[in-house]
Amino acid sequence: MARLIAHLDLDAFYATVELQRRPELRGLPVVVSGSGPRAVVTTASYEARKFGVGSAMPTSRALRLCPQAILVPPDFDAYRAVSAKVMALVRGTVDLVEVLGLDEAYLDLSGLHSPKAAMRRLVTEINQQTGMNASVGIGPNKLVAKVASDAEKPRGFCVLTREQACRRFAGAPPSLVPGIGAKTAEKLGKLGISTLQQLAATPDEVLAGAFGGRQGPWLRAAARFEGSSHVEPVRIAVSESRETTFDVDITAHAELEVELQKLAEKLCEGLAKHGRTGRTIAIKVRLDDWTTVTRARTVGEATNALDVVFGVARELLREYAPERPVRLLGVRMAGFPGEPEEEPEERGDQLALPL
DNA sequence: TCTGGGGTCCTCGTGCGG
DNA sequence: TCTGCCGCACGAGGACCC
Repeated sequence: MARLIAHLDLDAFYATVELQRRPELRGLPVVVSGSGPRAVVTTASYEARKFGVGSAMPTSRALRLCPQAILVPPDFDAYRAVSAKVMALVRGTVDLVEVLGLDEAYLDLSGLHSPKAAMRRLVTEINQQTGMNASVGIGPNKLVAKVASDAEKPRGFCVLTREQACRRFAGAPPSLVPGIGAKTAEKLGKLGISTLQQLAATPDEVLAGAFGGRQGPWLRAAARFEGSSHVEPVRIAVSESRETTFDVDITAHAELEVELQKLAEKLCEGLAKHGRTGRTIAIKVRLDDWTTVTRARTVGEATNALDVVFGVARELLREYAPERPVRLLGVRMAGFPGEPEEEPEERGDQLALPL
């Protein structure tokens, strides 16, 4: 059966929550960001975006672009609360929902009687009950739905068939497709491929030669807007981590171990809260020259005990013994036991993101 | 321009047991 | 007993996403 998928995306979500809590900031360039010297922008209101401010940009640069920007520290508890309300409304309309992060979800509309009308009602309901604005894309698979929801933001409502998506975005850069980032786009550029139309017309063998047997064919299929329509309601976490970037790089190993212990404590608290134990303990170290090193060790029994986690993490750090100043330190737990095997059936026509 | 935090998934290399 | 092959698990790095 042909499926119909929607992608629902809340517009400038964190910034909108902040504007709702502080209406006096409406119409002003609001930037949600930490305040440290190495902070980056979490999200920016549309007023701030007019100045070129965008997500993941160093806050120092955002302030140069828009000196009058109003910095607001992120409050994830508040965002989670609003997100929960929105997702409850979504689940009131559609049974099969795949939530991604706090501000977006895929919805399987296949069983709905009049799906477009239902989605318009849902958007209105979300706005009336939470004050959030949403953009919606609808298509035969998740890729078309996602790109369609991005196409007319904010408050967009865009319905496309696969063929319409191919025509509409033929001249768009490959990076329009989620999963094609800066590195892949650059590599494609070197092959003379700068549009989705060109990518779609490139033989699999050429792409496989440059990108490998999996990613190559995936790239061409994505450029043709062929993608999965499998909405997965439950996502099982495969790892949990805590990391921190220091305001000032740390050189002394003793000081690093103090920071490592704090991170291990936070991680173990989180693991206990989620009822998780794992076998693979890893550290992540980013040096002042931005090189990032990870070291991992698998222990015999799954655990979330602080003495084990910190003990192994400290051993890994001592063995690595960074020779340059450290700007970031992290601890990660993976290898959670008892995860059910994914059933391979019914996935033949579907394409999972390789990245 | 000077780059967060928390994740997922892929690729490749290596060691090991059958 | 040695060697090669294969599959698997693990470890490391990297690209990407929100």
